[in-house]
Amino acid sequence: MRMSQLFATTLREVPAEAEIASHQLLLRAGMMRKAAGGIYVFLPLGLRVLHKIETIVREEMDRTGAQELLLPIVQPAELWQQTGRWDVYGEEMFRLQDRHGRSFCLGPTHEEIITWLVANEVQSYRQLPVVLYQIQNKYRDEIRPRFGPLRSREFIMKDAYSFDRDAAGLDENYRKMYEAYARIFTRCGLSFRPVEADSGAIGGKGSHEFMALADAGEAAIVYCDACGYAANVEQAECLPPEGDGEAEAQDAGQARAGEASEPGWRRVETPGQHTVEEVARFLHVQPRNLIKTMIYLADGQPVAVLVRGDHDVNEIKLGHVLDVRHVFLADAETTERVTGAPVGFAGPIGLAQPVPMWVDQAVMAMKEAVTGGNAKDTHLVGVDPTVHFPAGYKVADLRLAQPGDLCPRCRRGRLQAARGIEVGQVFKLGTKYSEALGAMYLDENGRSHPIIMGCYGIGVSRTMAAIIEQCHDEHGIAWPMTVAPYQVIVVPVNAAEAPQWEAATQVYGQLQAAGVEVVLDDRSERPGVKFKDADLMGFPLRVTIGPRGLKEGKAELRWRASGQEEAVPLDQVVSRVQQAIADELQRYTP
RNA sequence: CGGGGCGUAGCUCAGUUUGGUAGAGCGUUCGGUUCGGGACCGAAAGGUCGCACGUUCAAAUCGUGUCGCCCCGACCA
Repeated sequence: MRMSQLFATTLREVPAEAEIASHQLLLRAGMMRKAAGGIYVFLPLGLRVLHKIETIVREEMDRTGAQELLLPIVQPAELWQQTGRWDVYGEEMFRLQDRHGRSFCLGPTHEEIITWLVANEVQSYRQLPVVLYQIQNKYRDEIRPRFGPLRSREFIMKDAYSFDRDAAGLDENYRKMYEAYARIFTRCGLSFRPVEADSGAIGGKGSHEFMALADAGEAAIVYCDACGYAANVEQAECLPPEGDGEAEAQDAGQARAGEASEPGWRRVETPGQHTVEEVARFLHVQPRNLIKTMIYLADGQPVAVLVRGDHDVNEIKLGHVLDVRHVFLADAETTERVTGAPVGFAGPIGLAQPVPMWVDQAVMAMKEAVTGGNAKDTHLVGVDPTVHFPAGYKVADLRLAQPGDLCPRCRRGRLQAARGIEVGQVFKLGTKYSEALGAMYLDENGRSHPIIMGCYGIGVSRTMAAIIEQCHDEHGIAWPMTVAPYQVIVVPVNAAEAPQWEAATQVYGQLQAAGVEVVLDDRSERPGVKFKDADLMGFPLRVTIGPRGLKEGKAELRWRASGQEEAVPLDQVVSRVQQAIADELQRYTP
């Protein structure tokens, strides 16, 4: 490809709409343009990268025995109504009607349609297991699209679905997919970490997310520095407090219960001190000596939730233990009605309204704690949860894991925090969709059973953005060889000088003949402009042909990522470049 | 949906407070000089100032409405 012909205009300045590196660089390098909020055009260079990623995905899916098919983007409402997700998805689903008034949606995912298909095609255990996948556009009317392809409304996704007769088969397919995902992201050049995840609204149990590590990532994860444990913070388990089993904590609690005097706590005035930090400072204690009492609405019903002052409520865990669909912090009026006090003074003792009380396990190990007094400018000190809490409360793991926590798996390491971009997720779905849509098979005895499903997604366009987040510098993108739009760019320093031009076109022709993906910068630009554009677009290798090297009969080979340079005799450029490409590809081979 | 900000040339932005001929830099086109990390000189093209209505002799500027974009939050396979 000649640069003068390439449909790509680079931007010198950062477009105001882009905040993070990947979004800015995709626009600046002429790979992508915005058509509407969260809707993008992919220009030739960007599309080549997407195709490279898709090719890697296809190769690894096919290697597992999965078979590709193509599903419709426009999907009938009935299927979604059968699984109940027509309503569950809500406003996030793009909906439309045809001329006859029939309802459709633009597929946000494809469980319904694939399960419907398999329900019609599969009757016998002899047809199982089977794994099917598709790569295509999906649509979600995100409340707030942002960060370019990291959270867009139209995006490219690979979804695979496994169909098994039993749990063992599902486990086996899940394992194969997990391994394929590790290979895919390794080949894409990503630094990533599989983490234990919550399976969210899609249903089922057992899930891992593949997180590309990046500060721009929207997901917070924790991982153990001693064992391999890693989890989304939404999911991460917390041990009962510090280094000990529950039994020990309970013993301690009982011992204290014996010696506590009634009431044992006393009321103190804390004028104007609302937050944990304010109260702690005012009373000269640490935040970890306070008990935070939050009033939540669980599907509309108020509950009191207690965590230690230096902890935060994990709303996902709360939702699970309460077995409700939505939990969110109550508004100020509700809180005031329940506690009988302004926001900031809620506590477990003396609530104005009896509501269910859920206590994080860490709270139960506290003694001499500070709580809100359920009255303006009032707190209680000397509270011992095992003694003083009103009867009827329930204890559970309700808090968000924090860096420094003891690892819940090995109980030796400490948790570290990191941020990640979710590029893939694998789920054990079970029979939720097969039961709803009647995907059954007959076993050897002629008995009917629901097919057991798994689903496995990879955000292709999101992966492209994640790669840039990890592979860029102040000059632009530095694509891994495996996904680069072109492997090499040939730059004559001055195309108007015949010797340079002739050498450059000859090298270009030879590289093309050798099957190398190569761009020739044939523009009549000054060298600085060409170098800047090459760096911005991120071609992994650059062959520079200029008067300096030409005097010696040499070209210069430069690696984009490292900046390393090497003089190569003109007649050896092709073989050296081929070697360099092979070396680079090797680096990303799992 | 709540809070905040912004819509002026392809891009980045000034001009709006205090109404009076539409601006700069970059990019683009043409001519020339240049040519190893975003050159220089000269000439030029390019905008119904998001849209609508209103106020006014006069609106980019003031008012109302509307659409769009960005950020924070709620939400999120």
